[in-house]
Amino acid sequence: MIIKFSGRLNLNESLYSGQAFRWRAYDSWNYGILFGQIIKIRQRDNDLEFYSSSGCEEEIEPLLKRYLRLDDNLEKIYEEISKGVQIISSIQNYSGLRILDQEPWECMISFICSANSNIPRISKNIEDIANTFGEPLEMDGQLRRTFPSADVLADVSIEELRKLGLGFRAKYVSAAANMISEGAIDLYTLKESSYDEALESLVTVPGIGDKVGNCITLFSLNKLESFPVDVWIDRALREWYPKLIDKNLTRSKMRPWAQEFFGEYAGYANQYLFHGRRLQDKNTK
DNA sequence: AGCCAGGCCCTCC
DNA sequence: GGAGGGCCTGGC
Repeated sequence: MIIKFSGRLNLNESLYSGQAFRWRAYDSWNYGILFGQIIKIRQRDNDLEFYSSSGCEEEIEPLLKRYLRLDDNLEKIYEEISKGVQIISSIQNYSGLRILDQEPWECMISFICSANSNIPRISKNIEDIANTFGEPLEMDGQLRRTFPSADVLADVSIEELRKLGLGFRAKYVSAAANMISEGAIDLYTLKESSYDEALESLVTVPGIGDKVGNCITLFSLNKLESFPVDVWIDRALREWYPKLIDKNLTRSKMRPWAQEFFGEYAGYANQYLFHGRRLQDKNTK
């Protein structure tokens, strides 16, 4: 099935920029698990072609457009966040990179697993959790599994999770699963809540601090003003805005500063700062 | 070999 | 309130 859309999209950068961890490129397609099924998708200029393992493409189309945030007006967003030569350059380099609107539960576990880790390892952790506790799916001879629900993971011991290589994150994943399963937090309610309310609620989960919490609100709770500050964002802001940022500004104060500076689409600014700064390192190495 | 990776938590000041 | 150390594990 073909999806027509207007505006810029760089599907590849959007799927593989470290927002989501279950996409795999194979044979000119990108295979991922969304809405409880395997989806394969590819881009050709201004249309997208996709198929699902369930065969219900008509039902999937609006969900997929939402996942890719195709209704975000990138031209307007770029205009708002173009503050500084480096971010403008990064916007040109990664033009069409969109924030994804993911399933909150899987997103939450993915970023709990991201602490002191790296993208290949996070991907492996998430895939291993699915392969061990998820339901089987098949498409084009590829075998994948759904990401298990909170109820399922709540019944898994910390020791079992540790065996998957989660390390010290295992206890956090377990605690999060229990909190969601017991209804201490309702992620779908948070989707309708304000950014402040959602973040305040998320950081009550052990293993979720300000950075991880902001990843979850940005990538799955529709809060584009989110601004996760990690080491790369820290470097980018200090190096690229030295006149504006006090040397002694701590990370916790850096977030509100950036949200004020970049405005309601600070989350988009964050993505372009992040990738711009990482690219700079790669090029000088 | 040792250090770091898209942090968080706890302790101590 | 904020700096510093510890934490699982894999990769370079």
